[in-house]
Amino acid sequence: MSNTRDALVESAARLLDGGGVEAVTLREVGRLVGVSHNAPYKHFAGKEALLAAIAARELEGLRAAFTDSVRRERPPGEALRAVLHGYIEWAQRHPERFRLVFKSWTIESAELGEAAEQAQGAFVDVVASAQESGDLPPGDPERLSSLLRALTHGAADLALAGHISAHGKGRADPGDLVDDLLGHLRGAAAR
Amino acid sequence: MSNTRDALVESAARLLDGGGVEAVTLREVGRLVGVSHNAPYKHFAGKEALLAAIAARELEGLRAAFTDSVRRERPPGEALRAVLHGYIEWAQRHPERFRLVFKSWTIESAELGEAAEQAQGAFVDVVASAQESGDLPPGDPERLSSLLRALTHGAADLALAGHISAHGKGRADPGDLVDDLLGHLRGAAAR
DNA sequence: GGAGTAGGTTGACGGCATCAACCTAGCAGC
DNA sequence: GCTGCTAGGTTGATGCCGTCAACCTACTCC
Repeated sequence: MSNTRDALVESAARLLDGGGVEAVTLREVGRLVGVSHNAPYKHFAGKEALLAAIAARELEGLRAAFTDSVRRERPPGEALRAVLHGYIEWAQRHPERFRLVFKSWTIESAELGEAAEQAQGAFVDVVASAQESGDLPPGDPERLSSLLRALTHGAADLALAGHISAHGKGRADPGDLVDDLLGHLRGAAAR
Repeated sequence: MSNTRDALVESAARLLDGGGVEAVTLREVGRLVGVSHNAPYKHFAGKEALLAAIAARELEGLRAAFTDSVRRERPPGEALRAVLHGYIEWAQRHPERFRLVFKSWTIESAELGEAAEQAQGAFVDVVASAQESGDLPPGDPERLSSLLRALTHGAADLALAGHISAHGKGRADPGDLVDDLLGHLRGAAAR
């Protein structure tokens, strides 16, 4: 069993949290795991492949959270709201992982693409449930999912970049924006 | 006049477009301008300061576009839509500049902060106009601006990352999502 | 006319990703 | 039981990068 591989990913993720992508150096990752500076190449094609493995792990975590929320029996509208707020919380707790997941990749990682698709699908299920319960307006669930994902993602990203909540007055938390949109959509659903 | 500084920024921006942040190397930037590998340090504290200058320039361009749209006399609702679609077009034409502007900076650039604030303010004016004309619901214009910015930004970012429009079916352009939100908001304004 | 400075130079230094060559234990097939 | 392959590891280049230090030079200001 290649337990070293998992250890490398884990160490790299910790380094990422600590100091951003440029702090993740293959040499330091190897050092933390207790192997040589070239050992990572036995498990990953290069630095970016290691980063992709971290990103895939994060996406799998998101998918699990989405799936769980649908399984639970609370009102679907509430579950959707919890999922979106959870997404924002994740972005704020692990900004570097968040940024990593949505970076532009120059390599093609099957593992990463698969993970993204799974997470996306799980989220569509959450949205579809909320539509059935009347918390969201009808229409193509994928399209509506994209709208909700885009807003939540954008709010989280702008908040991280400091391009939101500048002045204390019209100050809007990413979570507030999510609730604003949900409110508008609920209004449209009730009409 | 320090024309070299502008030339450095210009060359760096071109390198950025060509190959991402890691392709922007101070040595290569100097080479393109025809100066030594250390000349950039006479104009910028380091690599990140040079990148910040590019970002500030882009933000200034956005601000100008926003301001122009308010000055023009077409219907404010239409002007708002044009501004948002223009933002998406910018992101897709210059993905690396877009990413750069919203990256997490480890330095504090007064120039960059100022540019961000100006652009933000100009956008709020666009939104306020649309509110007055009844194209958007009433309420704190800054809060509504944040909502619109977050959605547009998120849609552009997800599209760049390839996390949107995966399947051909529920496929949604970033622009479509913007129009979806505007439609919902117009509906709320008319109510 | 002399000092100071803005802007430029060359030449280190250490760190990084990556490549190449080599080593070694375990397992597979015979 | 031997042989050969391979997964996973090692050390040692190589070339590029950001940054620092020291030096140079023309122009400006008093």
